[in-house]
Amino acid sequence: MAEARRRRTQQERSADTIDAILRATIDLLYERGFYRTSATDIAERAGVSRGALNHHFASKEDVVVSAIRHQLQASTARLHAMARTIRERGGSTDEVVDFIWSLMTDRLYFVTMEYLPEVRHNRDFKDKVVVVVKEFHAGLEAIWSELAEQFGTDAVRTATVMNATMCTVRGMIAQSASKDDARYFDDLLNYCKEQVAREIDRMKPASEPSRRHRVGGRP
Amino acid sequence: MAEARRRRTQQERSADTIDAILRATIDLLYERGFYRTSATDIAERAGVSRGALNHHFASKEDVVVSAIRHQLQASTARLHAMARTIRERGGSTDEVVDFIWSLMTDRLYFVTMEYLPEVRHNRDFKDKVVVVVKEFHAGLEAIWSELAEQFGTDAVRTATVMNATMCTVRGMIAQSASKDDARYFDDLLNYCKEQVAREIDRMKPASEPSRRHRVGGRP
DNA sequence: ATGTATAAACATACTTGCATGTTTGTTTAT
DNA sequence: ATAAACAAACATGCAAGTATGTTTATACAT
Repeated sequence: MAEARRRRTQQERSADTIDAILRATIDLLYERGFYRTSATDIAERAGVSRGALNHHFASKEDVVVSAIRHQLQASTARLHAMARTIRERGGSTDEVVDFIWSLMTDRLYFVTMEYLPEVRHNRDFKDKVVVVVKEFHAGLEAIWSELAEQFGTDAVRTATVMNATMCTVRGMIAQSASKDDARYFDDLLNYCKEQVAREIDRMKPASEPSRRHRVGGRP
Repeated sequence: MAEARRRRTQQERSADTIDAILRATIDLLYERGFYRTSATDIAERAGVSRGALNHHFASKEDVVVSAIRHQLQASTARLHAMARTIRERGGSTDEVVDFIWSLMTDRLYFVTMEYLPEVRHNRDFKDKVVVVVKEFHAGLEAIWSELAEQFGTDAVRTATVMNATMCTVRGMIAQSASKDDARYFDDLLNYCKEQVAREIDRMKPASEPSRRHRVGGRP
């Protein structure tokens, strides 16, 4: 039983509508993909009219760019929270890799795969997307740097290790679109964890004991 | 001055037409992407009529699947040739990684990225693509096995290392769509080479000298 | 060998359907 | 009252598949 909608300010109405549109856009990018989603689909899913959508966004392109920014900012926030948790309560490199995996498989990279072709072939779209992606990458760098400080490892090398891990996870998720083999991907994720743990260990003074399974944190 | 076309058999005519269509399809998947390429575009690029295309293929979907099979089979052949060269003349793990990179960046993975969304959202298409992708993966397994034999390393572990490398390269190429930074990707590719070299070395008897920079081959 | 029937190979034109952006009209807040 | 927010209907364009017509090769009979 939906109660009669209370009076909202224009700002609130706009914000609610835009939020619904951005959520619907991410949902549909994930479920149907960029090219199989029409502006009409987005409006329907968001529960607004085609006119409302075109009132707030000039084109489908702009809706999607805003939705991507929305999702990437949320992901950056989750990454910062992860780094903060490790700083305050400690954590293993395995946990970092698991976190990256869960973040990327939680729609983030599936959505990315959907708009990558448009990035490759639509210059205007690319120019807009690159702006928000750069913000995301800057966030990543900051987080790798924070982790390096926490692990007591070289920042540059740590960033390389983490960026490589990100790329491997990207490749795995992409491959999972056409390959259904949980064991295969389990093996690869474990391999990722081994590599990260080994690299992080190697960077520490030889005298220190291995800290793979719990690093840092306040005692 | 094109001389008057000589009389060809029906088989020759068909084969030539189909070949032109498949080449044009790969070209356009690379240049414009799956969703931005129409059947009309393919026919034009191939220099045949829309009718000819629809005579040989029931749908755009089928054209693309055939083109993918075409490209993956060519890639498998190149991989076998690489493995054969290493068997006969030797080669380093660095060279293997470089070969994988050149193979994947030589349109193979760019084309893959273009049709992945269709794989995710079109069941019929996925079922057809999975068949040809499985053939490719079987080829890969055979080649990793051949490399393991050549390097004298454990076959299962070597496959894991190589599959992880493939995934990392996939992720790098995908990221290159929105990130233009040669140094960044150079670093990551070098990191890949380090990991592969270290893993291969670790698998060998401790007494043997490092063979990273030239392994196997007939003396 | 030559002409003819037949089918494969190819070409052109058409039909249907949907996506996008726009325009015009209505409701809601200030 | 005025403008923002929203809704509905419209116009244009193109893609996919189809249907129908034309050319080219081949099998067969004479």
